Amino acid sequence: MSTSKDKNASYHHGDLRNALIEAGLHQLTEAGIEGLSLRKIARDVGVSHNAPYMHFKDKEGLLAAMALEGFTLLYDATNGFASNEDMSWHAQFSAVAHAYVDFALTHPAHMQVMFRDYDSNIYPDTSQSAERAFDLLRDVMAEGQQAGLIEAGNSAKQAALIWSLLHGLAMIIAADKMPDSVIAEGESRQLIQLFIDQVYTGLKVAS
Amino acid sequence: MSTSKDKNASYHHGDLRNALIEAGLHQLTEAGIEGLSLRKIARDVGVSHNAPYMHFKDKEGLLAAMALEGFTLLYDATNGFASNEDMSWHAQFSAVAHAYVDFALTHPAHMQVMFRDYDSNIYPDTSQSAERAFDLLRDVMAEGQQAGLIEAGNSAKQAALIWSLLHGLAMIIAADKMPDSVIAEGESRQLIQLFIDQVYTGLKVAS
DNA sequence: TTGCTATATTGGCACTGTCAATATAAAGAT
DNA sequence: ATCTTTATATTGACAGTGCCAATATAGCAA
Repeated sequence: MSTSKDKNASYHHGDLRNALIEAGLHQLTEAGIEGLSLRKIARDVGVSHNAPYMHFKDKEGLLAAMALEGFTLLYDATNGFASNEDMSWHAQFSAVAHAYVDFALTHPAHMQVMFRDYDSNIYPDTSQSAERAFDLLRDVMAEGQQAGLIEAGNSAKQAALIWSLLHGLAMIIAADKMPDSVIAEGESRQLIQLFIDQVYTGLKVAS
Repeated sequence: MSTSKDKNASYHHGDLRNALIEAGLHQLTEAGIEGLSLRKIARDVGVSHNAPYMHFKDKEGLLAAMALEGFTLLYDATNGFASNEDMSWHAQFSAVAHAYVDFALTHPAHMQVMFRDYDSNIYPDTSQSAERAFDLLRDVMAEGQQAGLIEAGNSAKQAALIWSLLHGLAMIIAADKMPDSVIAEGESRQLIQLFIDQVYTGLKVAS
C-alpha cells in the first residue's frame, strides 16, 4: 500500500485502520454516503462495533481519511495526462478535463465524501491531498502559458476557473439536474469538449 | 403562501404539510442536512413522530418538497436582475452570477438538499422548479445573443456553461477546498467577476 | 345520527453513533 | 522469563433515528 506508516502491521487485526478505510470506500460505492454505517463497516472487517474508535475519533474522522483516499484516486486518474510529452498541450488539457468529469460521474459517492467541509486544522492531510490534485491542473495551465497558447496571468486562478467549470458540470449531471435540452442521457463528453472550447475562445463575438 | 393547493387548510393541524416543510427548512439552516431529523421536525411543529407520514411517503419525500422551496428561493434571489430594463446586459449577467453564488454560499445546506439526485419521475415538481431557475439564466444568455454581445448559438448550452462555472465555484468554496492562493477568506466577489470576464473574453492569447 | 375517510397518535422494531467499563494481546523493562 | 505498561479490541448500555402496524380521533357526507 502507498499509505504512509504501516508500523502497526500484524497487531490484533493487522492493519485495522487501512482495512476500515478500504471497507468504507467499498461500502461507499455500494450504498452511497447515506447508507454508510460505522457499525456495518466494522462488521464487514470482522471487528466489534467500537473497534474503529481506536483509529478514528468518530465517524467524521473515518470519512476524512476516506476523502483523502478519494483525492488520491482522483489524482491518479488525471495524473497520466498532465505533462505528457507525447501529447500536445491542447490534448493534455482536454484529457485532464475529461478525466476529472469521468471520475466524478463514475464515483459520485466518493465526491460527496471528498467535498464535505472538513476542518482543515483537524484534517490537514485531507486538505493537502485536495490541493495536490488542484496543483496538477494548475501546472497544466502554467504550461499553456509557457507555450504561448493562453493569456499570461495567475495560473492558479485560471486553474480554479477550469476546476469550477468541470466540478459544477459533474455535480449538476450527477444530481440529474441538467435539462434534457442541454445533455442527453450519458452524452457528457461532447458537452465537456464544447465547454472547454468555449472557455478557450470566449463567449463574446469575434471583433 | 404561494404553494399551489391549500385545499386541506384548517384540518387537525391546519396545514401540516407546509408547516413541516417550513420547519424543515428552518432546521436545515440550523443543523445542516446531516442533523436533519424527521422526528425533530415533527416535535418542532408539535405533532407526533409519525404524523409526517400522512403527507410524505418518507424522509426523501419531505426533502424533495424542501428542495422545491429551495429552488424557488434561488429563483427569487436571481429573478430581480434578469430582464431588468434599467441595467445593461453585462450588468444583468454579472448580477445574476453574483446572486447565484451568494445564495449558494449563504444557504449551503439548502444547496445540499436541492442537489440530491431525486427521481424526477417521482418528484416532477422538484425537477420543474430546478428547470425554472435554469431557464432564467438561459434567457439572459439569449438576450446577450440578441444584443449582439455574445456569439450566436445554443443559449441553453451557454447557460449550462455559466451555471456549471458558478455552481462549481460555490460548491468548492463551500467545501473549503479552494486554495488560499486563489481566494482569501470571504473574498469571493472579485473571483466571480474575474471568472465571468475571462469566460467572456476567452483564455486564449489575443490573435 | 350513522357511517366513512383523512388525519393523527401510540407502541414497537431494528438500526445508528458514541460513551464507559472491561478484557486481551503485544511490547518493553527488569 | 516474569512483570508492567500500553495499545488494541470487546461488551454493554443509552438516546436517538426512520419506518411499520394498529389504534384513535376529527371532520365530512349520507
